[in-house]
Amino acid sequence: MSTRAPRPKPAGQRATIADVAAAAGVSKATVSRFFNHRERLLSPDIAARVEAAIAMLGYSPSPMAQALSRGKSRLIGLIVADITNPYSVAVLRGAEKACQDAGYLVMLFNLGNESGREREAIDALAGYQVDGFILNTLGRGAGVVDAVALHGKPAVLVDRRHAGMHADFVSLDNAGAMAQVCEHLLDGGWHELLYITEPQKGVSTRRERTAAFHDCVAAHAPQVKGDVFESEEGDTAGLEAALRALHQRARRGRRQAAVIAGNAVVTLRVAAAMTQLGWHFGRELGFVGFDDPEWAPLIGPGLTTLAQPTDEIGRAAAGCLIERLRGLEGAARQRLLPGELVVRGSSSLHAT
Amino acid sequence: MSTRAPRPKPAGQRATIADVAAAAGVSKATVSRFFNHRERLLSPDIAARVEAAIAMLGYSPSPMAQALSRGKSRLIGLIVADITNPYSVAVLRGAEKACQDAGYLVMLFNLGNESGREREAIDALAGYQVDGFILNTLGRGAGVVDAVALHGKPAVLVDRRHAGMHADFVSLDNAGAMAQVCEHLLDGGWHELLYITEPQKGVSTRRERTAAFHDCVAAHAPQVKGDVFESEEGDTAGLEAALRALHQRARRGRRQAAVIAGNAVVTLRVAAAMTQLGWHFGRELGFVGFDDPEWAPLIGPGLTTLAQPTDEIGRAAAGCLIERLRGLEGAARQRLLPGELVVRGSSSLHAT
DNA sequence: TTGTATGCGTTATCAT
DNA sequence: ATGATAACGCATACAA
Repeated sequence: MSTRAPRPKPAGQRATIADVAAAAGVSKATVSRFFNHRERLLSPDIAARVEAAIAMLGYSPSPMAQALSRGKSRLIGLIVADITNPYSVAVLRGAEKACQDAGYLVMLFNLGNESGREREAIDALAGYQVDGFILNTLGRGAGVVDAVALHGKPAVLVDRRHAGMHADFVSLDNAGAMAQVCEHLLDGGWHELLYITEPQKGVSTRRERTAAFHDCVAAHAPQVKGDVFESEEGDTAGLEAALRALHQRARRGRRQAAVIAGNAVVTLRVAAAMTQLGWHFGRELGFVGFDDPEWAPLIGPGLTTLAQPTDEIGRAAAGCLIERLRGLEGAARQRLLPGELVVRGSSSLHAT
Repeated sequence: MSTRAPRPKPAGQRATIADVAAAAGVSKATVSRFFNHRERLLSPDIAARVEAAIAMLGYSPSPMAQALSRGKSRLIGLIVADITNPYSVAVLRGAEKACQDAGYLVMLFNLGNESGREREAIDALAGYQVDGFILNTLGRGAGVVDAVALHGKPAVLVDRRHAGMHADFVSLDNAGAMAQVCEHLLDGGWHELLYITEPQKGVSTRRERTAAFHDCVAAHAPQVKGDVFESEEGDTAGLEAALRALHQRARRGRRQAAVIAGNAVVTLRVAAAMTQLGWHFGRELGFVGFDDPEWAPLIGPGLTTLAQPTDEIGRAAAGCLIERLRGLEGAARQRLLPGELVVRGSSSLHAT
């Protein structure tokens, strides 16, 4: 019998700090110090004994108990509007990696597009003492996610601003990106433009892109004409009508017409409508879409897209938050990352 | 001054059970009982006082402290091989929903395709006292995820078996699905088949589909011929060669050739190769692919696919686990869910 | 029916 | 340098 076992552990249980202390013949405090203040105040010989006991029992501290005791959990709450959205997933990936590299674990809460659950998500995560939040939420109901609701914890917003919320913000440079897209189309000789977006509903990204589109068109008037169409979920008829109208206008003005899709979801709808109409990208209509899904090269002559640096956005978001967790104070910051235009067949004129 | 405050809370802090007790003028135990054993042992008047105090302070119990005290966390650990994989995400979605409905929260750990991190993931999650695991891992290194590593907690496997592991298993009925696919192709007059899969490497799902493919072909020999090709990540040349060879064989045997893709990743590769070769689905080659991505209708004449009931798979997995958490004992179970064939243009012969 | 005391696994504040 | 001991927020056996 080495050291008397306090209680014969039911085998399957995790070893606790008390077990280690008993096995090493020291106090719990000493074991705790081994992890937290090793060099400063621990004699080599006793450190060795503790280390041996730890190895023998396969002990590792319980993050839960640590969180309770310290008031910090090394947990980051990540709330995502819709896990089905590839954009969100791509961002999530970058963010999670950055968090893990910094020693944080991510707790994910998926809203499943039910905006009413924002509050529930925040409360649930706060219950687990997350140290901070990364928010990629719907962003409609304004103050729902207000600072108070965050329980005094820092947060970073991704892709969607919330009015009057003091928090860092990371996103694509929407204005710059839209400018790139427009210039590219204009250079290619497409002078009758239609920007198709999901219903704006106050979503910041959608509003910014729409505004930038108007700016670009205005800057090149009157040779260039531009219009905006809001595409609703099930309304295929409306979308097809808009496409037909665009084509008509272009013919009358002896212009080439092109569509800009506000995100991958819209791109999908437009592609479906084109199939329905029997039209081809680069022939009846030019096309550029925001987001660069893996299937973009495979639709017709290939879809020209504006790729977002999703991984970087995620990393930047995590980075901002972690800096705050390390004590950085100061006004809310803004990180706007540039997009990259990926040119494929849909934006160059194909003989008909 | 209603009731004397024990300590003037720094405002931003969460209310604790002690605060509620003080405000209601009762003991902490009574407050605890209000949540856990309300009806059984609590007088109405005092319950009312507690309830009022709770409402006033906006109190809710700390799940962390509860977990520490109870030894159960109402947390479920979900380990996913690659969050980038849409199949995994779709399953995750169903599982998360089912868990939340049952009052469990999901902690997500993404392996990012690094199989070496399985152990790390399990340990990290176990540290947070997760009550059980849902595993959708790589499944290569056999025993890495053995029962011991699970810290004695129940687990359910999704889509990938682990040899010799006592755990419930949920997946597509691979044999049945492959049979459906083959029958459909055969009925359509495609008699020279090629099954293209990612390198099998001992992954159970891939092996099962391949075996089922061989069975189907054998059952219809000699009128039908079938071959298998393993497509490596970057090897586009090899894939194109395989496609050409298939086409050749079919011509010689005066048959129509069709490809079956083992999953969406392979489908993407095949579609890219077809574009490269200047071939068209339903003309030079018939096609059916496992998994039904949203872009399947938009490639050429539309891709015929075998859609997996991903949402159900996720729900079933969560359901199995939760039953175990409620105490269900007994041998490991197996839930094989049927796929659904979605017929589109790629599997019907288009005049050339 | 309600209150008291103890434990859950840590960290931190004291002593020593 | 090390060891008691009191939090942390909650549940529960035991007393009353």
